[in-house]
Amino acid sequence: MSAQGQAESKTYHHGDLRNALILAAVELIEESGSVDFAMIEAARRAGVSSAAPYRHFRDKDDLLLAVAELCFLGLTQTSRDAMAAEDFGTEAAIVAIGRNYIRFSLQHRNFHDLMWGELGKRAMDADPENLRGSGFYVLSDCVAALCERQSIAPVDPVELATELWAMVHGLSCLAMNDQIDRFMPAADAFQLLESSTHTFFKGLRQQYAPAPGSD
Amino acid sequence: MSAQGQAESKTYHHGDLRNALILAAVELIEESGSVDFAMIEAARRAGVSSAAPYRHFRDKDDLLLAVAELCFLGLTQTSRDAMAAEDFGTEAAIVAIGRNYIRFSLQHRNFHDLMWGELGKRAMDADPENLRGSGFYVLSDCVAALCERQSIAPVDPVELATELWAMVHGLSCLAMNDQIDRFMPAADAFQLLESSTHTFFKGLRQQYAPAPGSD
DNA sequence: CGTACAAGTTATAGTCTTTAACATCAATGT
DNA sequence: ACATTGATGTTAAAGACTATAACTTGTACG
Repeated sequence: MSAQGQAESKTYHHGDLRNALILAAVELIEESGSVDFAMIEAARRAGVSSAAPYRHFRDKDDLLLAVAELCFLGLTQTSRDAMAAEDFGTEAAIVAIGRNYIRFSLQHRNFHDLMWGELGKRAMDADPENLRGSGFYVLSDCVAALCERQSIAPVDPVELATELWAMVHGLSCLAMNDQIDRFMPAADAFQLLESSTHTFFKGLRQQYAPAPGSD
Repeated sequence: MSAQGQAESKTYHHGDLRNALILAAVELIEESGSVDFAMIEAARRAGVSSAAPYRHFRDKDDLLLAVAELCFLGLTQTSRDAMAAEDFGTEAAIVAIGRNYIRFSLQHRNFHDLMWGELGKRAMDADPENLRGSGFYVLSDCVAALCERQSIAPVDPVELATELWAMVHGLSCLAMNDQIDRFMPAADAFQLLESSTHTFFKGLRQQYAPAPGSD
């Protein structure tokens, strides 16, 4: 219905089949909760024959790749927005980015494997723009600014960003799988994010902020 | 060959088909790098007809569930061993558990989705023994002991364990996907693990260890 | 206009999953 | 001993999906 294109015009040529198929795939993944939908079903939803998709995508993986790219685009957008709402280079901004990352994961949990599995890797290799979709650059810029401000000196901001990314990514994974509920029914990923980040930066300042009189 | 059972005995009944199928599935997942192998291929490797597996497993998911349980068992084992090699309740022991978790992930990366996806969740729901396979209990016991020793008081050890788990799990995921190489070609997950854990505990002590004279 | 190319179609080969109906064999009780 | 039975195999087949081949339609452009 929505994936069929604007009007139900029964022209021989669809007009925008490529996008219609991508949208159908997104719908199917959302509905089935997995990436294991049938190509032929996407074609049905777009109102074309089972062979038509192969004019636009080499195979099913190729279609999934396009979906993955859409996901990365979405995460990039929301990451930017989330950070824009906070003061750049503050701990609050970093937490906001993380919160957004987790929210995105939870909201689109069925797409997680697509983004962070083999296909996502391929998407990143194919187009550096997708790398941006990891949200890593946004984060590392922000971390660098924070290190500057707080004079956290001899440590590599990129390393810190990677460690923070891992933290947030881990929380996302566990939250998505309801693992946090399993062991800590009282908490949620967002609290843990805030707490972890806090602890982490406290440790950093302790370690690397210039002791009064040193240097 | 190895999955076919001891001798190539051509008896009508296989004798240990259930296990042979599980082993064949493991092999296929290792070879293909994905969980998308064909049930019929596992049957072929076990030397039986395509219908035989259905005497032992309701469907393919059911077979995968059995594989997931095997994975959890494996992780439980190595976790225990890893911790046993260190002093219980030390930061070193916690790092060792994390290192083992990451090593396990990298060594069995094709099984990751199985353990931490929908099927793994089902396995954990079905049998609490599989919960142990997350390595969480081992970790949280160790964290509790460390908190005691270092007088890190008003914080819930289970919360800390969850945060550490997320950290380690995140590092595993990123390492598995070669994401760390992408942004930090110089580092590896193990270094980051050590560094993160260190920073984290430094922050904890700063926050919660009793200031001299307080209380 | 007419030609060529992009983007549809139908038909089909090949693979997989799963069920149904039948076959074999080991164990068990009498 | 030997018939019965249940577990565990087998073959056959229905139904779904992927992907290709060969054909068709329509539009854009010289």
